[in-house]
Amino acid sequence: MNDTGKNFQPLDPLLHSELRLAVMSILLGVPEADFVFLKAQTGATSGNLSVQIDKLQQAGYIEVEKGFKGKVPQTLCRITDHGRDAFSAYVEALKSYIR
Amino acid sequence: MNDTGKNFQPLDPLLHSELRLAVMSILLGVPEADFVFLKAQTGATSGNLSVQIDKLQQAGYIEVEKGFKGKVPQTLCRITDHGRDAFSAYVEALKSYIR
DNA sequence: ATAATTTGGTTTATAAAATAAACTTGTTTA
DNA sequence: TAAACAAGTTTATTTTATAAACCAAATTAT
Repeated sequence: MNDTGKNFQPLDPLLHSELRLAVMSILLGVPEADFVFLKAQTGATSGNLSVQIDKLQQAGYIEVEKGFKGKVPQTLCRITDHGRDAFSAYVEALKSYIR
Repeated sequence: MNDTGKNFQPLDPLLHSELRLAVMSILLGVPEADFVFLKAQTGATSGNLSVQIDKLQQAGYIEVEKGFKGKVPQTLCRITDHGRDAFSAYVEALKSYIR
């Protein structure tokens, strides 16, 4: 292979976002996490977090379960296999930029 | 240190951009590169590349020298020390998300 | 009891980015 | 000398990110 052409792999725009990446990063390390926890860990506003969780869910990167903990609403999030795959593909792609 | 608070370092928005990151990545490895070369390596459109080069220059991450190669215009780009620093800070910050 | 506050969010509005399309200026080629 | 090409820039359009405003239910204070 010679020196011409694109040397950079495209970066999944769904993951190339500070907040969504943080959420995915957290979810990779735990079996599940709720909205309140994700908000505290990321420091995000509720509105922003709500929107970004939606996007991750619609992409099938996470699954979201809305229920109640006692009487208060609770939004539980879990990463999916698809999400896990996408995350590691993203990390691989990043490496083409970073070195 | 306990488990609460933000575990994620902010990502410099100037570098957290696919094309700008690619440009910086290229410039890190060479003494200088011109517009045509950057365009070929990144696969970007001229318009997009022009805009993103401007932003990197305005941030002081690269320096831009407009001249001529023979009769045709040539835009040369070089990374600055400030740019180098910003890039490695960005990579460090990324690591807080990636694992 | 009921008014005020807090909790856990969602929806909507706004600001900023990314990107492409259209344009410009000059040069080379037919 | 007209058409095509090169190297960009400018402008317009579409997406994104983000915050501000809102809402419903629960809790706390009066």
